[in-house]
Amino acid sequence: MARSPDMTSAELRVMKALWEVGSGTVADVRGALGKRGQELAYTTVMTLLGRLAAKHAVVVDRTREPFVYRPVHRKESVLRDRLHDFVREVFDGQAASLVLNLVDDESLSPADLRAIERRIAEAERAGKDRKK
Amino acid sequence: MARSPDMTSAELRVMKALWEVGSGTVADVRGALGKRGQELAYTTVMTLLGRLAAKHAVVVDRTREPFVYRPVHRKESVLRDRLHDFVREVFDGQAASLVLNLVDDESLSPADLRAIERRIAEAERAGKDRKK
DNA sequence: GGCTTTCAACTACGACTGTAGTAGCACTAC
DNA sequence: GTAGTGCTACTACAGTCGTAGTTGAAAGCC
Repeated sequence: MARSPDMTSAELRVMKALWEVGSGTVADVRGALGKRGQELAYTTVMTLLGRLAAKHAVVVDRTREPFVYRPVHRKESVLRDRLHDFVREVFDGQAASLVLNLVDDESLSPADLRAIERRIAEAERAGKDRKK
Repeated sequence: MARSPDMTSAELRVMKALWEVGSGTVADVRGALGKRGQELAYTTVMTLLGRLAAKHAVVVDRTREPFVYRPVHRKESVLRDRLHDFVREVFDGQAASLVLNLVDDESLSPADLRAIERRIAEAERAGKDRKK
């Protein structure tokens, strides 16, 4: 599971649009960006997809014109990698401290809190199983 | 509670060093950076502190030479602001999804998990109180 | 078959980043 | 009082980013 390449925020926005359409042309991606309220010139989207291709975050099918772009990594992997970088750089690797921040902050709804509790319970069960 | 200004990662590293010493001169900050294994030329630290001063992230006491730099915001506020930006930009505001990621990932030790559970319980209690 | 539209490739460009060097002043120790 | 030292101010510079224009080819319209 190769680490996904670093991306700037503009690049990440384009990736999100691409994930949304699964795979598509510049125009498709541009449309998806528009729906998210992130309008960009056609050529700008092309530039960004080009840069993403250069760093192997997307692959281009050139047999078909207009070219079709496809993400190389699943969204979940990329977000996870971004998250780990962030935890390391900003919270010095203290993931727990980050989570406590969010809990204190009311960034999480009561439903969110319950979902997290459930997931923690599962994780703890899994941990015990592994030890056995 | 004014939002803390945006900072690049190099600037944030300098801020962390400054928080560590409380307040201090370029040499102090440079020393703290060294202890964290982040050696930089004296002038580089100065440049970064200058940029931070320009965006009002630190204040400079020029009555005393060498100048003494002091953070304007508490570390907690700055990290919180960084965190919120990150949640918005990367996780589209879905803080819960970020937390679930971390739980699944074993980024959190069993002790971390328990601490989080406790904090969630408190938050839920506080939520009820507010409603009443 | 010339005009229009669609695309990809290439170029542009100012802002910002990370990193640091140089100039020049004030103080210190001979 | 001259030579180093510590420090700030100014300058530099290549790399990256965000955003987009221009060029040129192909493809379709009428």
